[in-house]
Amino acid sequence: MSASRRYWLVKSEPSVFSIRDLAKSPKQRTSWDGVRNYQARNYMRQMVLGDQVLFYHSNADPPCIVGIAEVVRTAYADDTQFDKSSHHYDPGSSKSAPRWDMVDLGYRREFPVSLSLDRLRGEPDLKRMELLRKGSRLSVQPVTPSEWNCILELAGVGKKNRKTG
DNA sequence: GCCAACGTTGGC
DNA sequence: GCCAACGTTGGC
Repeated sequence: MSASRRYWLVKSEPSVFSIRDLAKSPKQRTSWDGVRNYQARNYMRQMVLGDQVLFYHSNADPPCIVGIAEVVRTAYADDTQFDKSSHHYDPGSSKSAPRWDMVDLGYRREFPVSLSLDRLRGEPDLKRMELLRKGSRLSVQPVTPSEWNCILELAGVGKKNRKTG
């Protein structure tokens, strides 16, 4: 068994569900439903409680990382796959063998400054980040510890920015 | 709105 | 198992 991951990134269109929507949700939690990509699903299945998650706004102006969420419930069946009225309905899935999972995410913080794609592309430490790969469409993706640290510094919430201690 | 990149489907 | 057609994602 491989080591569990600690850091992730999820994408959401702010016109559909923004980080502020998450902050305003009951208990500041939401189920991350609607993921219909096997690789993204598999990453969600690897998540453990307490894993930290970058929140990215896609189809935004500009597209940017806006804050942090946390895994508050590990993978379980996404009920929208059984709901015929949902546009996430999957006729090929069944309750006895659910095809799609979701996790629950809790709000942690919104960054004082959002980090646009342009800003991220300017960072040598992020050159290999999945988010910045040309043609990358993965809506749930792993983030390395060094990428995580770099992003928190850029956002002004990293260790170097902490005044107390 | 355009379109490149990508994932999925289905004919063969 | 190949690959063309199609649908979707998401930056621009």
